Amino acid sequence: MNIHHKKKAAILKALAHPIRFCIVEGLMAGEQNVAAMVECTKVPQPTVSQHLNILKAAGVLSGERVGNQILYMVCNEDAKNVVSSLR
Amino acid sequence: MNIHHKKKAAILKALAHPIRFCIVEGLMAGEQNVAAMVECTKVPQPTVSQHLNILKAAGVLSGERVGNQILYMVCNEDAKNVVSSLR
DNA sequence: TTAGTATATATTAATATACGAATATACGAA
DNA sequence: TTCGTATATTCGTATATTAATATATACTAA
Repeated sequence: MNIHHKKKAAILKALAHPIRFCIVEGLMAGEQNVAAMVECTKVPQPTVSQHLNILKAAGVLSGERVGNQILYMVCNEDAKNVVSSLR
Repeated sequence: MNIHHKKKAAILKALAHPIRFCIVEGLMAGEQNVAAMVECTKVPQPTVSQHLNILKAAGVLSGERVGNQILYMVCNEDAKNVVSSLR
């Protein structure tokens, strides 16, 4: 077990929750604001926000403010590959 | 968020630990006994055994006893795809 | 400035996970 | 049956995760 395993496991850990997987899968088709994720996941906005924090901290997502909303996108190739591999 | 997300997240969760990722990656090349995993991961045998249980419960691995030892192999296509996508 | 919308943070309680130590079980050989 | 090797289980404790509620912040428009 080495640093490689730790890094890859950390990405998997970020994706290994139904809500977060749903969020990232939704973002694979293009960037979205938080309201779209609330609609898609059916969980309260603060819950989505907490999961977004986890995904951001893992380097899976990045967000860009546009006016009064924030658009998120997947910025990690490993994460994209993982989600794609689970179609 | 639906059953699909839960199933995929469950597989990711099983893989989302450095020791378990290391074990599964090691098994991608062919079946192995527990001693080989202990050697590869550098963690105590009971710890490997506990992680093997988690992987078996998630349907990622299956084991076959051959005499004195048990040979494990990856039996889940999703898991194989995930690990392959993280090379 | 105020009001309204979008998003983030803090707190808390319940639950789950991790891992070491000790022990138990399964099998083959003698 | 006994011994030695391979693997599994149990238990205790520390730590992490989850999700709900309440509250706060950032921005736009009027």
